[in-house]
Order: sequence, then structure tokens, then C-alpha cells
Amino acid sequence: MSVTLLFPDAGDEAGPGKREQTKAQNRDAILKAARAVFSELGYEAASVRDIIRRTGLASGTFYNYYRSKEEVAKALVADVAQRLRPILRAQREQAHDFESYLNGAIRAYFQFIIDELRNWGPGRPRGDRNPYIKVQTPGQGAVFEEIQASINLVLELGLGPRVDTEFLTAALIGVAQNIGEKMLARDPIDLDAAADFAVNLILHGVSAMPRRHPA
Amino acid sequence: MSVTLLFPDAGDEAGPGKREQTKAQNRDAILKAARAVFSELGYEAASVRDIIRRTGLASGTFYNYYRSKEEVAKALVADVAQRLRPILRAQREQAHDFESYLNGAIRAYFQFIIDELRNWGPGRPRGDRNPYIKVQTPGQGAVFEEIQASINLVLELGLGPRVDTEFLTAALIGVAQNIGEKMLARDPIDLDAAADFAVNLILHGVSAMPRRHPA
Amino acid sequence: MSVTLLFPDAGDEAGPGKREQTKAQNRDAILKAARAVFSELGYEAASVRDIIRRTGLASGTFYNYYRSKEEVAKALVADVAQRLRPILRAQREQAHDFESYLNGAIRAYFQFIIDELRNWGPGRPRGDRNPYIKVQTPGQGAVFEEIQASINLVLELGLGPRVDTEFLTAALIGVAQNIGEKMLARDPIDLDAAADFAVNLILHGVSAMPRRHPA
Amino acid sequence: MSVTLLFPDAGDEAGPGKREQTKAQNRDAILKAARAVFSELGYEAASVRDIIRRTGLASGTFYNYYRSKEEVAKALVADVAQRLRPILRAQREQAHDFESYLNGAIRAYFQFIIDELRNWGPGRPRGDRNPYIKVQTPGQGAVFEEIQASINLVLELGLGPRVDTEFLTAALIGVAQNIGEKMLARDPIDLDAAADFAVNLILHGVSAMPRRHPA
DNA sequence: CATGAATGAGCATTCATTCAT
DNA sequence: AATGAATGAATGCTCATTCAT
Repeated sequence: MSVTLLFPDAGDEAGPGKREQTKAQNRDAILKAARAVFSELGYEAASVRDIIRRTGLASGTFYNYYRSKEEVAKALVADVAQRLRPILRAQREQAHDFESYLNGAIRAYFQFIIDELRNWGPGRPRGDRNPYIKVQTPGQGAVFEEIQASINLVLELGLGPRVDTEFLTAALIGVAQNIGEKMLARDPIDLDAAADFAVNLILHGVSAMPRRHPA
Repeated sequence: MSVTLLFPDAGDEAGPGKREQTKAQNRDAILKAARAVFSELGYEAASVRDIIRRTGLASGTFYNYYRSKEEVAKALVADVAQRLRPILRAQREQAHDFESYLNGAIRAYFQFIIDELRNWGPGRPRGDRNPYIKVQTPGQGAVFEEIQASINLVLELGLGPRVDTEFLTAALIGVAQNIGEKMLARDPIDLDAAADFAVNLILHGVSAMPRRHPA
Repeated sequence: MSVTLLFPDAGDEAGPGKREQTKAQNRDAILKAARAVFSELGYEAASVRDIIRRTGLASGTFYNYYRSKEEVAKALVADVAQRLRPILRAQREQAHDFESYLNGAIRAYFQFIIDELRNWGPGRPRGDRNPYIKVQTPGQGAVFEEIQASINLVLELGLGPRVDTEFLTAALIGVAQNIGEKMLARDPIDLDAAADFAVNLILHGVSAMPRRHPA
Repeated sequence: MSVTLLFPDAGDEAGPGKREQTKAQNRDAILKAARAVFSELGYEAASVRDIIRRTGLASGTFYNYYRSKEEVAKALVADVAQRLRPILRAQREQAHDFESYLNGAIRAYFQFIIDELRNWGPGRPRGDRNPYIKVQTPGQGAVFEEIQASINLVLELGLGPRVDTEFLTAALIGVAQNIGEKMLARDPIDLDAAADFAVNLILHGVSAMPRRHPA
């Protein structure tokens, strides 16, 4: 027979009580597990069970924090947004013409995905299942949402060229996304090369690009 | 003793037997249902059962034609490739400089996805499930594979500008994909506007773009 | 601040918690159902679904306890082995010549299958399906394994006659199995008659058998 | 366009017409396939589909000859019975005492299963699935039925010792079955050794057995 | 709040059997 | 009589979610 004495909140001092602390820990553990699982299996293929397993918690516990896979994904998205948004805002506020904004924003974006790489895993190894299907994780989706919003803000403020802004946004996003991806796939990762390429292409087009091999 | 005369295929005008006919019909029905289901639910979320239900056939019948969801997807991909490839090849063969190739290829691609629109559904209405996750159908994946291959061919032949071809391909694909998508979402669909925008952007960059609203 | 006193296992007389109790009950229910189903349908013909149905539990519950039909069978086998093995060991240790061992082992075996009768059902009523095919349940298979092992031990120790031990074991098993079966089919069950017959036959052969009907 | 001329029964001469011939061929092919499949997979695990596949015929054709797996099994059983029965009958008629009958019958049985070995495969390789479960093919079941019937005939005629004939039959069958099995498993197969062992055991019991290794 | 067993809907797949050709 | 596609019941198993402890 054993007697267990628990003192769950044994102090007056400020800070989260043990209760709140564990709650935060669990919430974090679930988010971390979800990030890993989404990255490894892809969002759709991942199951709540996968996340729970990774967590080590009891299955019921998951539902004390999130009601479904979708909800965890939303939380993940919010997390990314919260970290990326101020960075992009800073770029907007610093920039005084479109060129400088573009340069700053693209570099900020590239830096961000480099930093996140360690959270997300190498990209999409689950492409094995079907080589033609690109799978996004909620985090990746969130990043694009953010930069899209940022670009729109700038364009709507009239800072950019006076062109079809919807098309322009779409194009910028496409370039950033795809070049960013290639950048991550290379070793070593060369942010400057990728950013210069993207910015130059968008600003001056292919015709003004520096020759790669001045044969 | 009896003499039996069989005329199993009595003439050139004879069509396929009833058996072959219904077989072809079923195969088609399954492909059509799969296309619709993939488009509505996304490839990963779609289940074989969903496809079967859409088909109206008995569940066992599906397996007389395809062994799995993956196999139907492959068939869908092959179908797209088979239709898109000759078009892109023609563009490559006609073009004598990068500008003309780019123009032709982008228009061909835009035309193709306009034609396919009715097969693919309006884009991705299954974003309801998670608005941050872009889901590709096998068909869409196949299209990108094809144009990527086409671009690579051209760039490797030295027709294009002498820049980092991997980055360039990535950027072109990104621009085409995202602008194409916006084009489809507009009503009326204006291929010329979209193609002009994309081609100009890539060739001369934002700086040389015509003003949209010469206010 | 709060003090929580937990008495998770407060004493020797405390039984298992309700959770553990129902778990044990379920495990037992599954085993019992499996025994019945194997006995009625035969091992191969029995499906996991059959066992589940018999159980009254939800289908998923089965898989909380066993991963497959094979696993339940293994549990059944282990159960039989655990109960039969010590009995046979005792016989071996008591016996000082082959005759006494044989007598003890056969009686022990016959007694065991009489006791198990209520678990196994009457033998193989599923012969309806095909009267020529004898079907064994995992339990029956386990019993034969055990007595075979026991006989082999004795023979290898040199206690038995110095003959081809593989053949001898095979013959003993065959006699015990088939006479035991006939014994169970009779009403009333007469263990002594069956055991005497089997032991005498093996020891002295048909020539020395007592006449049945001294007409 | 092709014209096919078939002369399915082009003659008056006796013998089966092509029609009957193909019918017999198909029937045979099915039986042969069934034998092989039962032997490889076990009776229960074998499916009608397995048999059909092995046959090369169309699935529908099977049902023109047999209505189910059970029916093919019955046909297989009848076939074995038809071949084994006269052999055993001859033994009965030749024998004038129990000893000679037993000797003849056991040898006949052993010879038969040696001959059939090539039809049945090596015994039961599908024991992998569950090592405790012995699986019988319909053919094997049929053989035991036959020799059991033969023994019963002899015993009921009063030729054998006046003992409990049901028990005696059971014991004989058990010995013959198990020793026969061991005989088949050895290389080289030694019919005489096995038969001598079995006959001696039954007639005189273990006490009178010749020592194996007169150390 | 944490736990983890119970639940039953759902899924992929196979199979015996039928029947139009 | 042969064919082989169609059928839909059945199977093994997984999963999200609930809820008593």
C-alpha cells in the first residue's frame, strides 16, 4: 500500500501553477507532434491517432485540447502567422519603394522557411505515394497566406506598379514559393542567390537577367 | 455431324460487341467518377468507396478495372499527359526563340486548362475542410509535370537565357500555375489578358509592365 | 494549496479496479467465444467476425485484446499447455517403468479431455460441411503437442523399450487420440475401459487382449 | 472478317464425340487443379477461385461441372475410394486370419499413400499458418474412411480378436495414420520397416517388439 | 484533468455465384 | 456449353470520438 501526497500548487508566487504549466506543456506537445506528423505523413494522410501516439499522452487527453485534426492544424497555422506577420510588417514599414519592399519581403520569407525547415522536415518525402501530387502542410499553407496578404497590402496601397494586382500577387507568390522550394533542396542553402534571382526576375524579367555562364 | 459458322467480327463497319461496349462504358464511368471525386474531395481524402458510389456500379466491379485508387489516378495522369504532350511538343518545334516558345507554351497551357475545366471542377472547393491546404488532383499534377518537362527541354537546348535553369523553370511554373488559376476564377475567362500578363512579366519584369489604370 | 491523498491500492484484500475487472472479463469472453466458434466451425472456417458476434462486444473491442484470429488461437493453446503440462510432468516423475508411465499418462490425458469436453463441444459437429475432413481446434492441437512432448521425453530418457522412438511416439499418439475420441462419444463415458484398452493394446498387442464377449 | 468452320462431331465411329471429350477433359482438369490446390493451401483455405485459376477455364465453366468446392471434394473422395476399395477388398478376400489381413491391409494402405504422394504434395506445408492445426485434404480423409470401413468389415465378420471392435478400429486407424505419415516424411521411404513396426505393435504390443539398437 | 477501453461506422478488398453474350 | 463481367455480401481491420474511472 502506498500513500501519495501531491501538492499541486504549493506556493503563492506568481507564474503559472503546476496545473497551468502542465496544460501548456500538453498543448505544446500536441502541436509539436502534429507538426512532425504532418510533415512526415502529409496533412491528409495523418490521423489523430498518429499525433496522439507521437505525443505519448492518452488518447482522451487530446480532445481536452483540440477537437479534431483540423483544429490542431488551425492552431499550427495561427502559430506560423503570429511569427511571420510582424516580420513582414516590418518590411512593409521600412520599404519606401516597391523594389526595396520586394527585396526585403522575399528575403524575410526565404529566411523564415529556412528557419522553419528544422520544424517541418525536408519538404514532402511522402510524395512516394503519388509522385504527381504535391502535399502541403498547414504550416506551409499558412506561410503563403501571410505573404500573399502582405503583398496585397502593399499593392493596394499603390506602392507597386499599377498593374492587375491580383495577377501580380499570384505571380509573385508562385515565384517565391517555387524558388524557395528549390533553394531548400540545395546543399548548401544559398539564400542570397535565390533571393537575387527571384527579385531580379520579377523586377526586370528574363531579358535583364545576368548570364549564368558568360560562355 | 453439324457445321457451325461463326462470324464473330463480320465486317469493317461492325462495332465492338456489347460486352466490349459496356466494358468501355464502365471504365469511362469510373474514370469520370474518379475525376469528380478527386476534384471535390481532394486526392488523399477521396476513398475508393467514394468513387464507386459516384459510379453506381457494384463495389466489386471497380476492381475488375483498377486495383486501387492509385491505379485510377495513374490512368487519369496518363490520359492528361497523352493529350497535353503533343500540344507542347508542337509549340517547341514551331518556336525559334525563347520569346515565341514562351508565348506559345503559356497559351497552350492556359487553353488546355480552360478546356479541362469542365473535367476538373472549379478549382478546389474542398478547401472547406482546411482553407490553408491546397490540394492537387492527379490531373493537375500531371499537367505541371508535362509543362515542367517541356520547359526543361527548351532550356537545356540552350534556347532560353543562360541563367540558372532550375530556378527559371521553377519560377515559370509558379507564374503559370498561379496566374492560370486566377484566370479560371474570373468570369468571363480572358485567356489573352492572362497570357499577356504572364509572358510580359517573365520577359521584361514588373518595370516594363503596361499600366493597368492609366488614371 | 491543496493536499490530495490517493490510495490507489489500499491493502491486500483490495481487488482489481473496475477497469481491470472488465478487461479481464472481456478477455475471457473473447477466449470463450473463440473456443466455441473454433469448435463449431473449425479453426480455418471461423472468422474474427464470428468470434466477435458471439462475444456481443463491438468489433473494435476485439482488437484491443488480440490482433488476429491467430493470436486468439495462440492464447488458447498457451492456456491448454499451461494446464496440461504440470499434470504430465507429475506422471513422468512418479513413474519408474514404462508401463506405469504409460498408464498414468493415458489416464491423465483421458481425464483432461473429459474435463475439457464442456469447453470444446462434442467433437466436430461441423463435419456437416464435409464429413471426410477432420478439423482440429487449436486446443486439441495443443493437447497433442503436449502429450507428444511428454512421450518423447520419456522415450529419450531410455525408460521405454528400445525401439524406433519416432514410430513409437506416432503410434502412441494415434492410439490415444482415436480411442479418446471414441470414449468421449459414448454415454456414459467410461475412462477406465478406454484407458485399459489403450494401455493393454500398446503393451501386449491384440493377441493378449481379453475377449470382449466370451460368447 | 473471319469464317470459322467447326466440325465438332465429324464421324460415325464409336467413342466419345469431341463434345463429350472436352467435357471429360474439363472435369478432369478441375479435379486435378482441385487436388493440387487442396494440397497446397489446405481444404478450408482453398477457394473456388483458386481452383478455377489453376484450371485456366473461365469462372462460369466451373459451375457447369460442380456446384461448389464441397462438390469437387466429394468427387475427389469418390475417386480415391474407387481406387482404394478394390485393393482392400482383395486383401480381405485373400486373408484367412487376422494377422494376414492386417499385414496385407497395412501394406496396401502404405503403398497407396506412397503412390498418391505425388498427387497430394508432401503432406501439409501450410502448417505455417498455425503449427498446432493438422489439416486434412479430402483425399486423405477419404483414405481413412476406406480403411476404416475395411477393418470394420473384417472385425464384424468375427475374423479378428473378440474385443471392443470400435476401440480396436480406432486404434488401428490411429497407428496406421500416424506411422504412415512418419514413413512418408523419411528419406528414403521404407515401407517394410514401417509396416513391420505397425503390424508387430498391434499384434504383440510393445513388450514383444524387437530392440532397435541391441546395444 | 488524465486515462485508455469501448464503440460502431467506415474502408479496402475478396469471394461465390449468376447470367447475358 | 463456354465465357468472363457484374454483383453485393462478407471479411479483416482502423479510426475518431466518448465516457466511466
